[in-house]
Amino acid sequence: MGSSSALGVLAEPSRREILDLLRGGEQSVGDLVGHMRISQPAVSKHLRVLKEAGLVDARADAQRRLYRINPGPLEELDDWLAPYRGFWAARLDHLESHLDRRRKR
Amino acid sequence: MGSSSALGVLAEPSRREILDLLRGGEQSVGDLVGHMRISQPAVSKHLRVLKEAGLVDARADAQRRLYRINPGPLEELDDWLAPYRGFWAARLDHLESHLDRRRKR
DNA sequence: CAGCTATATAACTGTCAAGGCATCTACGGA
DNA sequence: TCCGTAGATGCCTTGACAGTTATATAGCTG
Repeated sequence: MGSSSALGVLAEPSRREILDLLRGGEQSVGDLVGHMRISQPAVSKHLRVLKEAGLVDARADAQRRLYRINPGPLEELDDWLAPYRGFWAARLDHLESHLDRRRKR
Repeated sequence: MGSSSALGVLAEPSRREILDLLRGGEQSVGDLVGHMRISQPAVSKHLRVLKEAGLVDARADAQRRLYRINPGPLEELDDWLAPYRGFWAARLDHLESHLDRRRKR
């Protein structure tokens, strides 16, 4: 159960969208639904998958459930990526334009 | 067509296995098949997907096709991950054990 | 308690993709 | 040219999974 599982979970665009939304901080299910085009049950199911993969945590606030990012699996994904970094790090000819791109964020 | 596509492609364990094998350098299809438990056609199909996603390149050598890693999409995945890095970078209490883990490779 | 709100679960359906086997194509050697 | 090898492609079956609607559960409010 390495970063592998996280990759499978993140393959779903809706789940990446949820994570993106959660980058702004804790959100209730209803908040998330309001920003997405799928039904509330669909969002709930994605949240379940994300939670089982450890990518989000939830806490209860009355009837609402507030979800937030749990970075652990993303960190593992970062580790998985590590051995590949050398493949582009060595390509210095591309490095500069890459840094340019990142600087623009 | 951002890192999204790469994530979908990498969700497949067999495809990650192929990439791992290719980290050792160029490999023919037969070489790859020899290290995996799926049939030759299955490997060929995965290679096609990987190639269409730009994750590998191929060159011909007589009847053989030699495949190798193309890091571009992985770099994009790295970029996708960037906005999330702050989530664990700030958790200094976990940093040390994380470094321990990495040191053991 | 009655009723409302917020979320989760159930049951069902349609789509898609991975894997296998059989076959086709390309190249090289005798 | 004929055969063997390497790989790709076609077809088929099967399983996983996203999405929907309907319903269940939990907590708040009057």
